[in-house]
Amino acid sequence: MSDTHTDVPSVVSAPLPIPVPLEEHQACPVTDVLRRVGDRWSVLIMILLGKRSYRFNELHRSIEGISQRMLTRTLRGLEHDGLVSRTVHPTNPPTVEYDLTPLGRTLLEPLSALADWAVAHGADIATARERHAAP
Amino acid sequence: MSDTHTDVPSVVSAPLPIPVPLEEHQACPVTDVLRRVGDRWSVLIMILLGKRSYRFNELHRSIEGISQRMLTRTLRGLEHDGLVSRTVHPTNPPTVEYDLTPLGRTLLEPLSALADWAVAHGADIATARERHAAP
DNA sequence: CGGCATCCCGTGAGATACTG
DNA sequence: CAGTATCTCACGGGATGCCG
Repeated sequence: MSDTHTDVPSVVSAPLPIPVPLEEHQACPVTDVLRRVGDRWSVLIMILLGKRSYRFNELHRSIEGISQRMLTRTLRGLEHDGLVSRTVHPTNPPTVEYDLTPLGRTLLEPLSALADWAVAHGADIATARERHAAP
Repeated sequence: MSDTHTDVPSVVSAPLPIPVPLEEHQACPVTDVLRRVGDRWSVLIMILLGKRSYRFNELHRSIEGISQRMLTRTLRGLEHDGLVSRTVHPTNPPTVEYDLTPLGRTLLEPLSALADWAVAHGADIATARERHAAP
């Protein structure tokens, strides 16, 4: 199916107005999602939440190197976009539960395709980089 | 096939060492690709080059709002990772042709899946954002 | 426990000017 | 035409400390 002829599907093959308007590029939902997904922690957090729900400090302990600040900010960002839900249980002390929303769950699929690609071709990229670093 | 039960495939569902080691996260090819794809111009350029080859200033004119500097840097970055090829034709004045490499072409597929998701769910995200902005 | 406020720094990215 | 060189600034992101 994926042979020598690489068929490029759907929206990326859709005709673009040339020159690509600045306005359109910035407003594009694709650009939007790419920026979300391109930050340092969002995807990792989504992957963890894809397995089960987590509490705040539980996430904090589960991700080496993330600061509280960035964990908060990233979770807020994901929540803001409707990808993650935040549930406060009025216990004492309070417990806060984070989950993937159904929307967030659907994002994991195309994300997974990209991740698979990365794993499959990571060596190719590494090779290309070394070739470029050659004297 | 994709019904109520969202099945999460492949690497994103693979078991992770908890806590996720900082080292591992930074070295991960997925992280790598996400950052590449998460910058402002890479994907747009790849989409254009997916349709046909372009010359430098032709790209520059085709993308409203990009600076020469960023066009150069982004192209160099893509070339560095083996996603784009740069061919200099020794004419006078020199013409330089940019193309997607076969590797770059394969990346267009999972990228397309993500783009499709973004287009399909852009409204949901917008709604979630408005809900959060509500008084 | 689950945060927010503050300070600080590296880098992504634009503007402008110059070159083979 | 196809870039390189500077300067500059905004912003992502880390460290630290305080709070309900």
